[in-house]
Amino acid sequence: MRDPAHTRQRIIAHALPIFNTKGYNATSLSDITTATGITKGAIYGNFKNKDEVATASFEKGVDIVMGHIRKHIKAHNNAPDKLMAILDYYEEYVNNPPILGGCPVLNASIEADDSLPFLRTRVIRTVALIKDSLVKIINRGVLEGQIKRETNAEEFAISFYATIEGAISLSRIEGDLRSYKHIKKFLCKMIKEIKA
Amino acid sequence: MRDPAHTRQRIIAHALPIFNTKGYNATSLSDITTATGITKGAIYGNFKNKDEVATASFEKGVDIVMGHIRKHIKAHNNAPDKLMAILDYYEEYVNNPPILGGCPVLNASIEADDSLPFLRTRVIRTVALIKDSLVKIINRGVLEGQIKRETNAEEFAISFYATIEGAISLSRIEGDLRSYKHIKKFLCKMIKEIKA
DNA sequence: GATTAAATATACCGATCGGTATATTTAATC
DNA sequence: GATTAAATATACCGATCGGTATATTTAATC
Repeated sequence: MRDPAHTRQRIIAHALPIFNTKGYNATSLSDITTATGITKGAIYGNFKNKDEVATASFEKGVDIVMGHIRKHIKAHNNAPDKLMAILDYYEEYVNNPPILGGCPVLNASIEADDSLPFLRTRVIRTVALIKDSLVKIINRGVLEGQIKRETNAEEFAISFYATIEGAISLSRIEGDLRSYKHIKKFLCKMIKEIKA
Repeated sequence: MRDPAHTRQRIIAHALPIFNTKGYNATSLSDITTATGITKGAIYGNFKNKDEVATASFEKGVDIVMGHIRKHIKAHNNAPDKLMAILDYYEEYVNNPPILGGCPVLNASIEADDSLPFLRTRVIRTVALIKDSLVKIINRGVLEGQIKRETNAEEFAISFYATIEGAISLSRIEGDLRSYKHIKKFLCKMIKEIKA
């Protein structure tokens, strides 16, 4: 029954969707013990405190989402298609989220901007990573002649990402893909406009 | 000392920035009693429960923000300038927020999408109001010859709003206006593109 | 200025919080 | 299969949670 090598991962796997759904402050240790069947003793044997469970869960969430996105990006060989693939991924995300509760980056961003300093740094780092990977896609697209030379890569990358996050938030609160689909159409046009 | 006619408003005024900063779940009644100097007896004399304090605070936050935006919109007589005024307002918002903790609509949206059903309905209603007012600005702009006839008002309105919310979230977590300014430039271009 | 009804302060409720000390159980080692 | 060290279960800690019952205070009324 016991499986010390995987206890930590099991705790994280079960805690992640709870944190991502209820928020870090509102998730209690008993939420986690109930969901996992693992006792507090085991949790505190594997983590220093609740904050460490939260950060580990956040990083796990980021790994999952970034892994998926990377796979979608790599499935295409030119910048416009890569960007389109991201739009497709997040549409699927709203409908059938790989992690319950929406985008962990956006959720943590909202909750950690004023409180939760231990999460804030990690969220900032993650956002920077995402932005960088978008910038690289665009810059490579320019080099390979798929994207207009005059495109401001950073401006487009940040705007693209911010718009998607806003779209997810809207569609999730409305419980409806309508808004996402509208915004997807909008961003498709934007991609077409920077096409070489 | 006592001022029964205004107790309710005083509680709301003090609770709003706390709810908006820490989140609804993470804000305790003692946070509110400490901030207001008003005791639990007075709070429960004026509100049924904590949820009611939260909803009243949310509505107050919405009133404040919507009031400001309305004023900025009315200061201009054509659609493109009205949209630009909204961009200016939110830039000021990130720097010097009228309500501590960021945009109450976005914050409540993220926290209420899975839990807090009592807030969810109100957030949805508020988002619909904002969208409608943007659509009206654009449609009137079309009628008055300021905006291109072929513009999809709903698509533009939703995308515009989602992008701003994403921009606020990014700038707040980064503690920096850089991202907002990039995205503002991006949206400025979008406005120019639908100009007649 | 006494009366009164409303507003507010106080004291308390059971439940739950994050965390810890320790007892117990388990899997690995020989 | 006994030993042992690590992992986990259990029982408990003080603090705080949202909420309520009641005592007290206040401002309005006459």
